[in-house]
Amino acid sequence: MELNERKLKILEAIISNYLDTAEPVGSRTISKNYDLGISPATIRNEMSDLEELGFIMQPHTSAGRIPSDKGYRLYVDMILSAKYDSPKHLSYVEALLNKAGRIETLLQDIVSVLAKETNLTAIVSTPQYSKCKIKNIQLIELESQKVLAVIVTDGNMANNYVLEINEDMDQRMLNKLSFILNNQLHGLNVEEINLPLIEKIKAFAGNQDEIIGKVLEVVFQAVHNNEDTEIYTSGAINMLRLPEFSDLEKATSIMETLDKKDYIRQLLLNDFDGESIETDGVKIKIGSENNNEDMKDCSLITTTYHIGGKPLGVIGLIGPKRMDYQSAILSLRCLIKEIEKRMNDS
Amino acid sequence: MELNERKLKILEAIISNYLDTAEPVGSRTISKNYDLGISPATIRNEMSDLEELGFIMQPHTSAGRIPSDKGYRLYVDMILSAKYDSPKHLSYVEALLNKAGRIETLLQDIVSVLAKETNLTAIVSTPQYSKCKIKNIQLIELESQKVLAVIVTDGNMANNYVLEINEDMDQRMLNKLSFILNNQLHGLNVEEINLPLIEKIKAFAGNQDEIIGKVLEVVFQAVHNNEDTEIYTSGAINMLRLPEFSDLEKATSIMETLDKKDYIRQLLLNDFDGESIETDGVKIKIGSENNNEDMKDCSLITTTYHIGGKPLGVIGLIGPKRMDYQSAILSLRCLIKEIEKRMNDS
DNA sequence: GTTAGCACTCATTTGTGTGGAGTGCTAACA
DNA sequence: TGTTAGCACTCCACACAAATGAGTGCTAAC
Repeated sequence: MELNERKLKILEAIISNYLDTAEPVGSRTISKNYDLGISPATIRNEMSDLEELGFIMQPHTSAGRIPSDKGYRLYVDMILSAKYDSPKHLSYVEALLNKAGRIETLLQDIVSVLAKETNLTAIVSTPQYSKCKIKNIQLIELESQKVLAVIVTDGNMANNYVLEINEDMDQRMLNKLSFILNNQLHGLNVEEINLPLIEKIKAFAGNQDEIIGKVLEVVFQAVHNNEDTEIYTSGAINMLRLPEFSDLEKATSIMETLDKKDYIRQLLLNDFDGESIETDGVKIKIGSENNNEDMKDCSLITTTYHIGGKPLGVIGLIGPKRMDYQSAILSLRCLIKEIEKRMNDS
Repeated sequence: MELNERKLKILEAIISNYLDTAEPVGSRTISKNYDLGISPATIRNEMSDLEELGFIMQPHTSAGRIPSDKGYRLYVDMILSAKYDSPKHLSYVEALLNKAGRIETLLQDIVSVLAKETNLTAIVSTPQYSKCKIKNIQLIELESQKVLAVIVTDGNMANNYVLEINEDMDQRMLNKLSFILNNQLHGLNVEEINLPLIEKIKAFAGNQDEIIGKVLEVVFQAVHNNEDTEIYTSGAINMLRLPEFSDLEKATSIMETLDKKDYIRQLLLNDFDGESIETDGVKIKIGSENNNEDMKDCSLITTTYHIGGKPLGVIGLIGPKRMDYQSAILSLRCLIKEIEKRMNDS
């Protein structure tokens, strides 16, 4: 048995209706609301076939049908392969992007706006530190035996570290050290810093090598720490208002999952292999495709953003499987365009 | 009718039992579980009096009694005026505090640990920027016409700002400007920066006054922005597991409230007048005392932390009215001691 | 002043019946 | 051979009634 055009139309009708109502869809509903020119009985026969093919299922006998993950997958693939429609212009995002500021703040703002617009949960990972280019390092005097190291990378991401050293240093001396550090490190990828390089730089610094060592150590730690990317989340609350989580048990469970930064990080960066050329970079994982019990009623839409041509971070949306994929994908696609336009000319 | 000792004991029994079970407490329960040596009938008479006095109430006829806000107030005041018991040592906090780092990260970590320990929602406001002393200002070259200003204040709080200027400057020049800025601003309160001062500094800077003006402008904006303090929250999810929020409607509502940073900020800083000498600085607002519908089933415990003798921020716990005040207060008191010990010798 | 006894109240639980939405099957029809 | 009307059947959802039980207030006796 194959999936002919009529079956496909019925499947689309079922999914479309289910996205709206969150209720199982019956044959009569389709016959009435979708102009397919066939009777409920015929539709029932087709539905029976669609169920056998695995695209829809019945919560219980004598209920309507709901899409299965396989059904959603077909539907989503059709959307993904379709042409863009009316790329909407996100004026508020542009406003955000034009505000000079730190990339962390920017990403937090973006995620917050995205969550509000889509009524979904928006998540983003900050650029992977280890893959960023070093732009500038400055040491700043704090107090006796304490120094602040500010490391600026691509996209004007600034990381601050407090270093404890065994010597007092004034700002003039620190400026000198900063100069040496910059000479040696400017333009390098963070992960390119290695032991020979460190020795070489220490030699330059002469007897001030302790603080130089500390700085490099901090950079090292950040790189080898698998949390070299932060996760920002917004709009988890939106899940609470959905009928799929009207059971408190489920609601609590999904909120807990969304609260686990480590889990979300892993989810986002999971198969972030750095070369996702797929349909405009938008990836979708539906329900059980996420390989996680708590996410089995949710879908994840992700896309990567690039700086200087390199994919550095991921922006995504988490929503119920029953979410409006069309508009979510569109939002994400347009957003990413605006972001990349901005980041790559800055 | 006055509140004699026996009535007080019964009230305590009711509250204590209610804290445990979240169920209305009946006369028989008290008679059985608390060794007061009187029969349920007698207890019923006393309860009737306690209700008349406003300390307890009945959800409906033929139900047991639950404490009223007035009852909780009495109970909490007794705890507050009691002596410390066994000030527990918070080894994990000490570990956090010994880790050199930015104060923002530190506060985020503390709030997260506090929430985990108490199973409540922990909140903290960062030091009020306007009341902080400036320690160091450094300008860092980013790219053509863009400069990063790092402003370090008390407690090693570092704020980064991206400035756009109309001129290219190299790091050497920026170091010079930083030197001038530091000479003029070091040791001042952020809010002490005023127009005459700005003019004076501009004169020093000569033809480089644009960037100097920008920096001062940014500081100004931060001060006059009433959001010159950030709010960090952790553990809101803990509320979802409580029986008082087993109704999804209520659960959603409290989660939404806790998600509103502006509201929480206002709640925290509400009567933060800078001179709370009350019982070790711990303030408690019970239910309707918070003057907010969404908080009527919650209590808020707050305490301020000081840097250099000045109260700069607030740490607090939000939980159900039925929370374990004793242990929450203790946690907060011990925490604040550790924090102040650390911040004031740094 | 305290307590046992008792009638009364009311939320909660349990059981039962009904309505309705939807299906699958069969037989008739184009 | 594909489509459709008709019909029996299933099962959830909801409403309603009855039973349960925790707890009270009152009264009368101690």
